[in-house]
Amino acid sequence: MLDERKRLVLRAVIEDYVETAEPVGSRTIARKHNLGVSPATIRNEMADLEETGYLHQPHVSAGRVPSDKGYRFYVDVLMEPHTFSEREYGVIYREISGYYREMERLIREATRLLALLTQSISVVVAPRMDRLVFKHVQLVLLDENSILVILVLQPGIVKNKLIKTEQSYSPAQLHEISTALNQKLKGITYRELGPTVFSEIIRDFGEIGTVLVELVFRGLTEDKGEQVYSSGTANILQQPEFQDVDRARVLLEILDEKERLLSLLSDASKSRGVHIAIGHENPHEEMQDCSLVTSTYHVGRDVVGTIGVIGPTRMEYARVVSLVDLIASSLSELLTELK
Amino acid sequence: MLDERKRLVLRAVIEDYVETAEPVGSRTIARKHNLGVSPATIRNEMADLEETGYLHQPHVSAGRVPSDKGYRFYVDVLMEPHTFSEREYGVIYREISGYYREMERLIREATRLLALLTQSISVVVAPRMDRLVFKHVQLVLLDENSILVILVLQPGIVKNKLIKTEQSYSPAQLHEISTALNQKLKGITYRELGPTVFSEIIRDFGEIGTVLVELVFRGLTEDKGEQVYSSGTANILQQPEFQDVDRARVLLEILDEKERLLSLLSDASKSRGVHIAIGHENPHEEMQDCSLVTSTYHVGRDVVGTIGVIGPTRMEYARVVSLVDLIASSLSELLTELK
DNA sequence: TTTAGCACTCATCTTCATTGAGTGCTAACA
DNA sequence: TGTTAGCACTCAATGAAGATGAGTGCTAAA
Repeated sequence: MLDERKRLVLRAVIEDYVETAEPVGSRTIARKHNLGVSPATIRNEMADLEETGYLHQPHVSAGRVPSDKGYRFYVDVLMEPHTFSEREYGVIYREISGYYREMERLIREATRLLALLTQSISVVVAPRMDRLVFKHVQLVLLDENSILVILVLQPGIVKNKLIKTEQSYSPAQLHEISTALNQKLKGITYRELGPTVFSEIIRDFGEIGTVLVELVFRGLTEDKGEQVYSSGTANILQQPEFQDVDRARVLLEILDEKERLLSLLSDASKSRGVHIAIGHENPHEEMQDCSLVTSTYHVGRDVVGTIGVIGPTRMEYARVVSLVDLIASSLSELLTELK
Repeated sequence: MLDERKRLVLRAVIEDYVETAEPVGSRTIARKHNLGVSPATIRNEMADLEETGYLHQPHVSAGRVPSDKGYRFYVDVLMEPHTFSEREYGVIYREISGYYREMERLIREATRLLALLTQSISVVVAPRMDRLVFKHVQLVLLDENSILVILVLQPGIVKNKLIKTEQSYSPAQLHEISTALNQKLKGITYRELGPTVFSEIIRDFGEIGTVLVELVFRGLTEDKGEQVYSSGTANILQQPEFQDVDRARVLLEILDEKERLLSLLSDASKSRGVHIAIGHENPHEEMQDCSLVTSTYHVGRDVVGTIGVIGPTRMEYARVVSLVDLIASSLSELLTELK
């Protein structure tokens, strides 16, 4: 592995490069971080670091730039987590919790804040319906043949769908169906809705059962209601790596397309906690000079969504990781309280 | 006013410039649009058009570029509306109507399509709650002290809000309150909810009445639930006028901020039908090299929202105007059907 | 009134030299 | 053996100078 001095040099290069966005030379390092050795020694170390793939040189007479491998080593080993003071923590928490009543705004506010604090693009996947527990189901008769189905899910999320039926129902009938449905569904999650439950509903409630299963339950399990939001797209245009409009464009195009954005985040949502994908570790070709820092968020103990930051590989990892972590856990806390 | 030939020249300059984004010279016009006169004559005409402010010359040895005044004359007088074939119309209508069941998706789909077809940014203001007619109000008891308020508004829009009360209510009580509320509200709009209705509700329903008014009705009339969406932000980065990243950034920053975007669209939503703001006609300084083409959309006869396109002043006005018009009216039609 | 001709302007492109940050290598030193 | 000073070398970036050409305005003739 890398010896102590190599680590110091690597770290110095990364931190300098993150700050300036310019290839960093041996002299600069000798001057700024006094390692007690001369530029020449640092040059030797840098040559070694380049040979082992941690650094890379844009051209022979330029300074060094960290490679993806270099960043990876940095986030895994070198980086010291940024810590927030009680006060900062409080500010962030309060900022989000102002919206605690409505889940969607809560989530939007969390992304907005994350984008603001990191000066990068922030993305979030809203809670996956199929992970949530039913709390209440209710059918409301609007007129002759239209019925409003209301589903209340565990963290206070309300979904509704208007359905049309051939047959008409009386309020009393609907009430009865509502009660029966409630008994059947209360406390289980979408994911647990298997074919058995579906056929029971169809059997027990006739036409309305069929419509319910088709439109409401199947529909919602299929698209899972996965909403993706992003915020702060303008921020990355400040970064020097996106002065080239074309590069910025391909990134924004991904953000405009929900599916691609979702597939981008799907990897990260598998593991718990903060997940970092640096440059080429990223499956999407267009994203290979970007890094992605994400974290899952929870309702109680269940992972329900993902929130994260997209920025250039040259990123203040320590800060961003801590912010993502902090905001994800604030969000989890608030959503769990909504419960 | 402008004589026939000047109009032809102006039109030629605009259409050429829209296509190429390069200042257009007298020769080019003589070659492409055969007006039957020599470049020298066209030069004279162009000199006149410049003097009267319709054209403008970036520097003395460049061709001419249309001024805002020039574009204004073009959209008001010269432009021939683009017409769509039955087939094109059908495609567009079907494309949107695939989502007719859910208002929000309907609106999002309309913007997505508009952005795609114009290769510009498309924005939409979702229906203003205060313009919509109440259809149904229902209170559902979730547990001890939490009550779900469901409001169904005319074009099938459902709003809900969770409220907490000190006092606890029985299902029967809630049913009674629901019925009474329904009678009071059915058929009127948010806007018509005056202080009288508020105090009646507070008087009649005690604690729950107060909470209802505060949280639900006042809350909703205040923020009006005005949602703004945008789509196709990546598109403008293709336009040559936005190769300068800074210019693109200020525009994207506006789009990231809901309030600014709303204020941008507020002018347009006053008049019915298609509204065009060219360059400096636009109040926002950052938008003064952009044009905005918007149209209102309706539920029945009531204007409920605005949809439009943001692009560089150099814009295919004829096409964009027709598309905005077409999509706004398709949207109106579909929303009215949802009713 | 229109047009051909011509001198003039000026952004853009190309070329070429200059600059300077940064390197690798070598030899001397601790 | 590891460290450092010195030096030649590389190469992107900057800028000046010249060439190019698209386009104009003006004048005089048709």
